[in-house]
Amino acid sequence: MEEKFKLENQLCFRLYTASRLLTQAYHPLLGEHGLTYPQYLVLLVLWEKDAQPVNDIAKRLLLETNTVTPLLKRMEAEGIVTRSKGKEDARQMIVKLTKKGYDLQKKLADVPETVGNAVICKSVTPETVPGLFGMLDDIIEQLNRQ
Amino acid sequence: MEEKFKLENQLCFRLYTASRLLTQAYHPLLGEHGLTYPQYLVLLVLWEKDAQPVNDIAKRLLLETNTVTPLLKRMEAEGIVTRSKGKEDARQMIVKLTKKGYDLQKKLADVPETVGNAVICKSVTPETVPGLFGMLDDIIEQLNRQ
DNA sequence: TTTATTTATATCGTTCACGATGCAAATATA
DNA sequence: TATATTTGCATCGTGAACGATATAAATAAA
Repeated sequence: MEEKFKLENQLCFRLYTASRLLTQAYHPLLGEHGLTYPQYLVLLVLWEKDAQPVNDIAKRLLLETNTVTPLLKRMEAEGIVTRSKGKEDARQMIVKLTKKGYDLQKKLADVPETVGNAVICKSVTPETVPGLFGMLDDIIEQLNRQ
Repeated sequence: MEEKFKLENQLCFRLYTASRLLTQAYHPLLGEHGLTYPQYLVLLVLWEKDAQPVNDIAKRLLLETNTVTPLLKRMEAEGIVTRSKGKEDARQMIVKLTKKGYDLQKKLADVPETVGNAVICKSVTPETVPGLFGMLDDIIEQLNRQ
């Protein structure tokens, strides 16, 4: 049987595979600087706004704190961020960029374009990307409120 | 600085998040039957064609054998598949569905539609899905040959 | 002000992903 | 035929993801 079970008809398998392969494209570029892709995402969040509690970072990335906490500890061990108890709220752990973490932005300046170029193909161009973004955002929003 | 580093401008983060959230939507449906999402993918492959060597399954899912082997061993331990040395080529491990593995197809009959319905939203409808599939397939093909 | 509840983070266990490496069977080459 | 190379699979180590659970601080309720 069954069209519905064919791998070719699965949205999730496509998202899963595209995500893995695109993350792999980041790997050599980030690995050169001792970073993983999820760690790079944390840097994107902190570069936009430094000194955030764990929870804000996790919410921004739609991850749980039990995923983010160990990741941040590894980044702390690498000297990329510091983690310190919040002053007003002692439950919070405030994550801040170190100079090393801040300076990585310059060192990684070419990453977005390099990876961007690697994805460009027939149906994925500067013209079609906004439509793709819109559909993915809708999927994320839809799934995130269930 | 830097538009290029904004989370909102990242294709990879969208794919990564959409993939995670959609996989999470499978979780309760599959967990009921003791399955994980990657194990479900292996079942999709074997339901289409039973008795395949590890390598063929891995290639179909665009995964490495070092990911698939432990996964298959867990499925073997659960009595969902058997693994046996190939007759012509003794290096191969042929993976076959057990009756339990085969019968799971009936028990999971509602999964594709249930998950499919969970994703439907403004910009993702039966009309727009083919276009989305095409773009994701292009991305996968593009990244897979680099 | 006790007590209960919520909130922020962390710990633990299991299952992927995946790079690096190992090993044995099959195939190609000398 | 002996040797080298390739192929198929497995093992190992590390870093996510994530459900379940724990702990302490903050807030609400009694």
